[in-house]
Amino acid sequence: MHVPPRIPTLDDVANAAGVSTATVSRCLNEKQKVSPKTLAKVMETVESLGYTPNFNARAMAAKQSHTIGAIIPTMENAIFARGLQAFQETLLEKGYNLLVSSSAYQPKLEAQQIRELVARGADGLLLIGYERSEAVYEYLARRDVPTVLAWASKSDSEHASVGFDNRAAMRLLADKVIDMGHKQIAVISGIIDGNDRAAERLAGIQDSWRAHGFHLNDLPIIQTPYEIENGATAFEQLIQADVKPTVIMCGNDVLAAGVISKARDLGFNVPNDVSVTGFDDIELAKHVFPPLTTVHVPHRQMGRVAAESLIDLIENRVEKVSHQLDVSVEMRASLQRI
Amino acid sequence: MHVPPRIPTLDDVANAAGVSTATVSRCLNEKQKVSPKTLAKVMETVESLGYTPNFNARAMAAKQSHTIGAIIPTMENAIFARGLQAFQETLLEKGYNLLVSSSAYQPKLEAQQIRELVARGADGLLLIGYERSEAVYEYLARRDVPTVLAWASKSDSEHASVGFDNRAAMRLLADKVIDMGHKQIAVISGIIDGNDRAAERLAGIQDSWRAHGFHLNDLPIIQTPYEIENGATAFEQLIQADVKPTVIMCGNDVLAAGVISKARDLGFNVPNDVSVTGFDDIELAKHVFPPLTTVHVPHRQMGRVAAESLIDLIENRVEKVSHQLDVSVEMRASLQRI
DNA sequence: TTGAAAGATGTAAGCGCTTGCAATTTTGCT
DNA sequence: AGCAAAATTGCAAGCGCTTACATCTTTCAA
Repeated sequence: MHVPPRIPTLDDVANAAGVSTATVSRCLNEKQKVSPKTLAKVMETVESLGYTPNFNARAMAAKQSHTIGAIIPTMENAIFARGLQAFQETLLEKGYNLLVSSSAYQPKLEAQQIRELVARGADGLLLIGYERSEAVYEYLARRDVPTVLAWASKSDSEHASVGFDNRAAMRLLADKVIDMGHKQIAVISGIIDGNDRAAERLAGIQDSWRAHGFHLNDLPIIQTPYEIENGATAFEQLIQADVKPTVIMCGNDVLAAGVISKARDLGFNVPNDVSVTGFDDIELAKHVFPPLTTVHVPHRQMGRVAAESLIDLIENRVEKVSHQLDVSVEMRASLQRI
Repeated sequence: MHVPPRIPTLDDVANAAGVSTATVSRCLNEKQKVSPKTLAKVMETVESLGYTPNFNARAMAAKQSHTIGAIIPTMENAIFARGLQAFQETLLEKGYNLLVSSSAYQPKLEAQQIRELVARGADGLLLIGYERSEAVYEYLARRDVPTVLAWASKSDSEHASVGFDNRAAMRLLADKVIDMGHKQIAVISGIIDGNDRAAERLAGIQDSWRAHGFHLNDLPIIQTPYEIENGATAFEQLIQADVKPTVIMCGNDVLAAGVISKARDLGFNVPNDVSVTGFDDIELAKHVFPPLTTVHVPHRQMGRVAAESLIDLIENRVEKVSHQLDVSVEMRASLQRI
């Protein structure tokens, strides 16, 4: 039969040190409220007993957990990694902990994870993008959970956000592409249903396309989940469908990497036969061949600012603000004048 | 002044439904112990009040959280992504939730996160590799926290583990490399200090090298953190140092991708001028050019088995077992007979 | 019809911690 | 030395939930 070990509690420490639990608690949380002598004695006992505080009890009594939760669509590729890392680092500096869940791009799962993290007492939440059901936002509002939305930003938003304008950014890139003489563009986009970032990026291309006097009908678009393999497959489909684009604009770098790979397999020279562009400027972007023209997103900055905003929201209950970060187009060899 | 909203509690539900808190709790956790009529009534009240259980309180009262924690060295690249995803999926199926932290390859941080997760009431832990301080293992044993170590395995281990033999796997690859006629190998390894996987992979190459009658002195080795950029830099160093390897064996695919990229920049043809190998077989491996010869690791299977083992450990308190998974060498174009 | 077994519900004691308030000790002045 | 103020400590009431045990209902065989 399994016998669980007895784990030392605050009481044990208090008894062993000959003080009250209140004092021990103060030693742990507000050292300045305790005399140096008792502090030393208590800490010693804590040490010798190997005491570690029970988080659940603490969160419950104090009504705050010093934990913040983040839900990201996927951990499978590097898109969110860097930003999240910076987010976590900033949080740790400020004495907060991060709990991460992945929703696998499923709104239902995301909603569930949100409830879970809130139920767990998260002091605040980091969510990606703004597109989610009213019910979720209502829940968040009702529970009064400080939340910041990252990787996207609507300045008109009633939500705090840290991000950039996906649409404008992609339009910037598309303008350059078209200005370089490309008249046959094909788009390989992420799945836009439930993914505002993907939708806006696509819209950015369409904006530019229209503004240059073209018809949307002449803009072939394939939607596919953000995976390298899917980029490859999509390119193949394009070719088989006898579309002859001079440039493939991809919804992100991962898709673009797949396209470049498949293009070579099929005997296309990038960029001579076909140009390729991405979005995000992940590490990989400059290491594929040819290096990828893409939109550079300041991931680390975004993570840091998101953390700072969120903590500000939690601790000072300030007004919700939106931070709009600057992105830039990185011109590299995968895009060529025609 | 900020006024926190009143969040409905079990008591509120009990009052509103005209039953005791015990009954409400049963409706939520052991439906079969409650009459259908009360069940319906209670659930209705739960719904209308928008009640959600407080996790901390529940974990505290029930002494279990149905949460398991995972600490991975990094989220920055895809190494752990796939396995972790499978791990999470399996967990969800079985009614457990996953909390992830990243230790950034820092043992101190990992130790801290372990304590945090345990303090938070995690029912079990997933850790990567086996190399960590005695103190940590003692702590885990004292607290009696079910733990499984993944991505590595020592069959002689006193710990439950799910993984593969990094050393043997890399040796397998090295044997093939040498059998293909390569006599000038250079190694670009991950940082082996504190990373048993990296250390074993390196040892695997050395085993093979020695077994083929070569001297370790003639095996140039560069250690560098697992980042694509670092692979590129390391290759450049090698060349500048006038080392003329016929093959570069890398500690993982990410480093290898960097090497391939930089090699091309410097005018080397891979594999004609120099061959390159990786390890892990991440998605990217077959999409770089030339496609990467590497060791295929069954990440998803590993994640799934790890989850199953851990739950078994938690629920049934079974004996610790080690699962050794099979890996295979994927021969692709980046490695050429000499 | 009756009584024992089974089923449904309620009571209340915690789980381990924080914190407002009260009690006690120390400090700093006159 | 004497006293108010400041510093330190203790008391005890929760935080929101689960669960052993007690109590009350229902069911059903005899």
